[in-house]
Amino acid sequence: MAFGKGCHLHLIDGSAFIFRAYHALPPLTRKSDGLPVGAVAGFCNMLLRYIENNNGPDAATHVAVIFDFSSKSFRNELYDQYKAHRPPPPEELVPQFPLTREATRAFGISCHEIEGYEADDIIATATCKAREAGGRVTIVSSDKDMMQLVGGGVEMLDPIKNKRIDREGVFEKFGVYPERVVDVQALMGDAVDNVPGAPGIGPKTAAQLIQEYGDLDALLARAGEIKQAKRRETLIAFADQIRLSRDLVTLHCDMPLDFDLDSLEVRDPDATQILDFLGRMEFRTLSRKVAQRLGVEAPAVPEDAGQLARERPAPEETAFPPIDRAAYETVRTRAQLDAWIARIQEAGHVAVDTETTSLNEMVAELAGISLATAPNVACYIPVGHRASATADLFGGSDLAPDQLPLQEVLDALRPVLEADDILKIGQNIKYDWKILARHGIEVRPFDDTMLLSYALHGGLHNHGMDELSERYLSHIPIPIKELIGSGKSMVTFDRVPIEKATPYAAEDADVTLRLWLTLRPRLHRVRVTTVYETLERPLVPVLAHMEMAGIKVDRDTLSRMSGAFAQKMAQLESEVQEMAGRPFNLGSPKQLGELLFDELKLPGGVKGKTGAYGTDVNVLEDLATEHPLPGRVLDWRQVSKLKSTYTDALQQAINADTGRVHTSYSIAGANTGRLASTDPNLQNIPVRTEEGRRIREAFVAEEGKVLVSLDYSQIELRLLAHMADLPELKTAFREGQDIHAITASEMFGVPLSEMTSELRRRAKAINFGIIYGISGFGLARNLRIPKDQAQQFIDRYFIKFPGIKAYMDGVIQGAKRDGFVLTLFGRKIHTPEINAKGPGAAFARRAAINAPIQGTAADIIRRAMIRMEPAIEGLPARMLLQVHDELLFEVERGAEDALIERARSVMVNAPDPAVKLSVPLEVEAGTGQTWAAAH
DNA sequence: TCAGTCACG
DNA sequence: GACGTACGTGACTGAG
Repeated sequence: MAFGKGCHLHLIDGSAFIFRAYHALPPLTRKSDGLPVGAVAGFCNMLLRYIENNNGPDAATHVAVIFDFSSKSFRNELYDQYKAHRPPPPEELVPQFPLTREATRAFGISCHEIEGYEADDIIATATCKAREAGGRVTIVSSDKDMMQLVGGGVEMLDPIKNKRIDREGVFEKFGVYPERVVDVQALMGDAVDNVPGAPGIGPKTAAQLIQEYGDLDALLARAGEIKQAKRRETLIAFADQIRLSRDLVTLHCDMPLDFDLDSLEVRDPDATQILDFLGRMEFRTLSRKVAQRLGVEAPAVPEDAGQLARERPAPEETAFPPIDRAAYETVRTRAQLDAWIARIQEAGHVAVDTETTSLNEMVAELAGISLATAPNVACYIPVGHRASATADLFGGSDLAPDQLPLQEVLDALRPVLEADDILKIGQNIKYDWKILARHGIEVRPFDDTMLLSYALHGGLHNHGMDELSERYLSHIPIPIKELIGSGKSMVTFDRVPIEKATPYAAEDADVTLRLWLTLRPRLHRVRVTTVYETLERPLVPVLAHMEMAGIKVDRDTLSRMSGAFAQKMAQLESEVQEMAGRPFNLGSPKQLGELLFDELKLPGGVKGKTGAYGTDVNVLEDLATEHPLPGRVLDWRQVSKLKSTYTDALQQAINADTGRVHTSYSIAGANTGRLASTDPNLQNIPVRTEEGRRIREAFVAEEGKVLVSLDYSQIELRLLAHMADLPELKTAFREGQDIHAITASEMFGVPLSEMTSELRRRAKAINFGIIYGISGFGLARNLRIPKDQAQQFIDRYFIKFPGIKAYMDGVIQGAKRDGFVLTLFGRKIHTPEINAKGPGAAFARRAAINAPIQGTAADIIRRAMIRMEPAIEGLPARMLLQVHDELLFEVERGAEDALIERARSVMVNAPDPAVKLSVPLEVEAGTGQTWAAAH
């Protein structure tokens, strides 16, 4: 059919589809050869959805998908900086470009691209032709550059919101009608495409100016009449740049097209063709979907390469049989055990999971061990299950019958668990490593599925087994609650009947093995192998050693402090209640808020989203000028915190056997690569207040030993200076100057000799603020100064240190483009919320700015820790704790200087040879009998 | 189990 | 131009 009146042409912006598909979906690869196909899968889904929705009054009679030929176009000849900041497409995406063309054709839709032109120009030209021929046009795209084409039968369709945009829609967006859109765009510029525009003029001002003056030429001609001085000068000074910007954003309607509209007529999809393509891509789910829609039988696609449910971004390389718990074996005889050992030696790898009586590895007793060598090939070896479900009158009970003796099992498994040529696979293997280490077995070599996931998907989701199983295997393992219960009635695993324990425990090993089969092949494709191999895996034994070493904590010191705190609390409590005129619970923010703001009618009560008054330290400090009560409450809170969280809880945490406190570090807990310390958290022992710091006096060295603390000085600021390229700060660090004073001097133009502590304090707050993704509001609150003044400081900082702005923009741009940011060592930190709408995006932006800095610092100390053990070998010293930028050691008295020398060298040189920093790292050292003295 | 608070880097 | 605001953690408490 010839295109003309009554026809309706749909032009789909194919490149936008591809990028959206790429970013919206998790990485996906073709099972048979590892070809990345995630974007292709997403693209096909979008095409399918488009076809399904293509009916009703706006249905197409003609349709084409238009692609960009390459990133270079004639616009680069107009302006060599056009799209200059745009990085090359991600490597995984490149091979998918031709596949999306193939997909389009398979779906029976024409596709076109022309060298030297952007898709936008082809769409513009086709649109003009269609309009001239008297037909309608729908441009399927959310690109605002295309809005200039709307009108006269041309509309846009935003495929994300499924919303049509007409002339009024354009006016809503730009404040002008389509014919003036280029004028507005010329003024506002476009950071993404690097269209310069007019500096300092944004969308609102641009629209207002064009509305007022009619069009851009009139505006530029009459620029001298503008009242605002700055605006007037900008428009005069940058007139040429603005005209150039208009040329850049104006789409061309006169391109030579190598196709005519008639050829774009909608065709019925050819099932064979589509299914053939989807089959080659190994998209099983999509094939099924298409077959169903077209009413043909679904072809047999061997592997599911594209489970596309967003909630369950699925097992693309997993053609695993469903979990079959009935297939699991309970190993009760020596013959069975030997058969498993043979099977493991045959396979060369085995997933291992230990079941114990406690989450605390230092006290946990082994109940059993499960193994898996292949999907559904798994067993459970009970070794410590009890005969009765509950303890008998004497507090114990006998072992259940038909279990191999613990020691026999361990002796039989030891050669396997320590064999160089058998890979042991665990989920959070540090746990099992420690359990087995307590029985004299050193597990190696090993892989850890939790750490694989952390290296691959840090920031996207958590890395616990249940979550990984659901996400990557579409399988929900048996919840532990079903076996041991919860709360008061919870029992230990050794009380679980073996018949119930086997399916649970063997399933854990099975799932772990399947996760390994799924995740391990992705490492190198996503280029995080080095991260996993140098920053994650080697840390496991290092942390295990530290955790098992523990740190000596003096119970008497804590106990005495607890008593003193209790007295003080009681005194403060009666004081406060006297002031209040009635008793109330000081620990209840709700009661306190009501007292302060409803009863005492103090000013400034602000209710949060739950309807409760805020009563945090900032609020109470402000109120302290009005009334004596809030200050006393703050005192009470401080003491209460110290007592409950530290002096009391720490005593509970002292291990009865070792007399020491053994924390547990989570390697994959923090998004940035930092460790987290739990049970108890030894990374937040007080230090900032005099009173709190005394808690550290309870952390002591053994008799004849001392504690040594080494900490990186200003590591994050140093990294900022390096990464954002701030010459003044780099020099200051090289010369060992006072960094905050230098900052203040640069910012406020005050010579160092005249520096005041107030200016320095402000500069310091700004320096930290920068690392956190500063905002005027945040700085204002921190410094307790007006917001506009805080904003002025920030502006001045940006002007004085232009590298900062460039760094931040670069990070944000990268995060938006890739969905992740990188540390200097290649750790990926995903930022899934970065393109979100609403306040979530602001959060994500600040997190994205902070992540490379905090993450690089975390990587550096990880490298130092991994190298520390060999470096201090031979010294009577061991590493006990890590507190983000500090390492705490225990060393025999007399050897502390040797330790400091070696440890400092390791820490200072930790980035070598992977990264060469342009600032030196410095490490401060201290020694003492207690942590308070050493720090 | 959640929200509020506060300890650390 | 509005909206909520420093980044990253874990533990304890009250309250539902």
